[in-house]
Amino acid sequence: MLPDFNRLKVFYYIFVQKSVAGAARELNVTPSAVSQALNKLECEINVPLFTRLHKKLVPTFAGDQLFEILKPFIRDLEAGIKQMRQAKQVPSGMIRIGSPIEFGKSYFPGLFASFRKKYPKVVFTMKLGGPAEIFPMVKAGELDFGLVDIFLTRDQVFEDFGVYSIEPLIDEEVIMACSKKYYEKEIKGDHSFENLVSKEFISYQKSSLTLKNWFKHHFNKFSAGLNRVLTVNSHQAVITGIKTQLGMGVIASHIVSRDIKRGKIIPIKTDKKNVINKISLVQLQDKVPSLTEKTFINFLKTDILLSGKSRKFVNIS
Amino acid sequence: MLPDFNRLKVFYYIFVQKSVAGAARELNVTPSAVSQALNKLECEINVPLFTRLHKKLVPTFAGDQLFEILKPFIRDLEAGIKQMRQAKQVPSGMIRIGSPIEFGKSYFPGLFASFRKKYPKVVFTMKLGGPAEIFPMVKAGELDFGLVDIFLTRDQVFEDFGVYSIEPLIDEEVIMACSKKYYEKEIKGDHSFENLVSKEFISYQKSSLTLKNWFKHHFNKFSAGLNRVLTVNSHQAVITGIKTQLGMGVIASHIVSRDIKRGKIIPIKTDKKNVINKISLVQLQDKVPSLTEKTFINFLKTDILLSGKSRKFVNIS
DNA sequence: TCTTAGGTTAAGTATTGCTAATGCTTCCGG
DNA sequence: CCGGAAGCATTAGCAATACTTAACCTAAGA
Repeated sequence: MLPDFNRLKVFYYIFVQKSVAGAARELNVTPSAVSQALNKLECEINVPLFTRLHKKLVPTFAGDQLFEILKPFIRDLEAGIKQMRQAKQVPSGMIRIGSPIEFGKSYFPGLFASFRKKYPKVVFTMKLGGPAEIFPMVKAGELDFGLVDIFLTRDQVFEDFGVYSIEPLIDEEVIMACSKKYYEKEIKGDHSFENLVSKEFISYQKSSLTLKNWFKHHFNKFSAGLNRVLTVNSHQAVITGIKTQLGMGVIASHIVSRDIKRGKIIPIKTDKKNVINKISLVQLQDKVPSLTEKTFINFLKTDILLSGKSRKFVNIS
Repeated sequence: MLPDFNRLKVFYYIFVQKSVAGAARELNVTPSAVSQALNKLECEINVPLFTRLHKKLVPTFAGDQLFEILKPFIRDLEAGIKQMRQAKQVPSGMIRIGSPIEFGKSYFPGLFASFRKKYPKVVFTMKLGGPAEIFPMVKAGELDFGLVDIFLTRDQVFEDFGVYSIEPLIDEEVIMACSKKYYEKEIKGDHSFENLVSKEFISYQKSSLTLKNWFKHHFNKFSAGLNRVLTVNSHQAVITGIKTQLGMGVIASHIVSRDIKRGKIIPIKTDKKNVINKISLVQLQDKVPSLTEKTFINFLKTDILLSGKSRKFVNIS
């Protein structure tokens, strides 16, 4: 069906030069090699592509048509290969990142901007979503890497972790919390499993995965039927729900540290230490990062390291 | 610079299948051949195109980019080759014709229409112009063939005739003529060279080539400084100029046969027979016509043969 | 635990690309 | 008019590469 592609290349140069000798010079071979390749191509597709004049070849209509197909291809190919090669010398081209929604919204644009001040040839594509979306996209090569919230995902993707390289970047303490009013009305100092599971909760998912993970961590068990009064995939909304006595929710402690200090929000503590949630960088394990990717990852890590001193992160979803 | 094109084909199939085995099946080779070709390609351009997972290959961003370049090319190539092959079975595709202006205008559209009733897959491009335009285009392969008026061109392209195949299709008698009034006032029965060259003429070209050819034919000489009172590249205009006593002009006799019979237009005769002009079919001699071209040429010749019985041709320019 | 399927690598054979030599032809310059 | 140059084509044979075979490794599924 499809002819020998290298013979198409020979045809292209003959067409451009209208001459076997010219094409031979371009290709750094003898005219004989060019002549034979063209003959083989014409034989292969069984269509004459040139009329032979003395010292010159005149394209047939079929030759014209074939050239019209090849011209844009070779132009684009040359540009594409050149760009790939450039990207090995200077960070350039595109980086495709997956990120939690609110982290992506509030943190990455600023990071992209400062990175691009150093490396203006790099552009970004970002996919905002939960780990259930980010992981498969990284695996399929649609994203170069992702940031995921591991605490949220523990039971969902455990079987596939072997294919990824997961590197924690950010640790944060995760707590169950409610408002002071709710605590005095509903909890009353009773932090037992039985008391807690009978109350109302605000959940990030229908599966209440985060809540389940909190109970598993603190009590080594969980209840299948938590009373989930609100499901919303936003930490801000969960905090608002807590403050308005809607129920309890799982939250990163530094986000509400001021409210905790003021006594407005009460963390629910057990004899176990709090969960340390890890925001991790996820990549395909066997993938060799390009220069551009490596440069960006180092930039990201440095930025997080510096920013981590002041714990300035906004909400992480 | 440009990589081995056949390895690009291998890459394309791997990408489509996301699998070495799948690509091997498509290409009818072993997986080993595919694996090695891909490795050589990556080595050649020094850019990884896939991340190797177990039983699967995940494209890198560079791989994605390369595929975007190849996809339209291979799609177009398959369609193009298919069309070329079809044209060998059924007349189809494009025919590019050169023609004298008024002949082209009045004759060919009708011919194209009836040809396309038989062969609806054929389309036409026509270039209207004089032989000076048509010949080089045929030579350069920009036209598949041309119709040219040989009498008009004799001295211009003689040296190049060897490269063409020239086949007379239409003979027509060419005369010098003027109106009856102009004849009685200016010619008065004196058909000598000296008398004629002193008069006014209507010419098709600045070079007055046609007039020169007429004199050469009838007198074996011509005058360098004919009094050319109008230059126009239209037979109709020449006839009108003749009728309005502007001067003499060279014209095909059958076009004005009724006016000659009525005595309104007088042919200038010498002891030599009149010029027989040939409208000829011109092709590159070494070109092998495609099926489509052959079919059309036969159709054209048949049409001319049948039409020639009634001498129904309109003006020829 | 065993089997299957898929990817990879090395070695060797089969095939093709390429070169060198030769021939033909046209064009140009002396 | 003749000789040389330039360009295309063909043949034969060598060099290089494509491809196959065999073997290996590994993850996934039964």
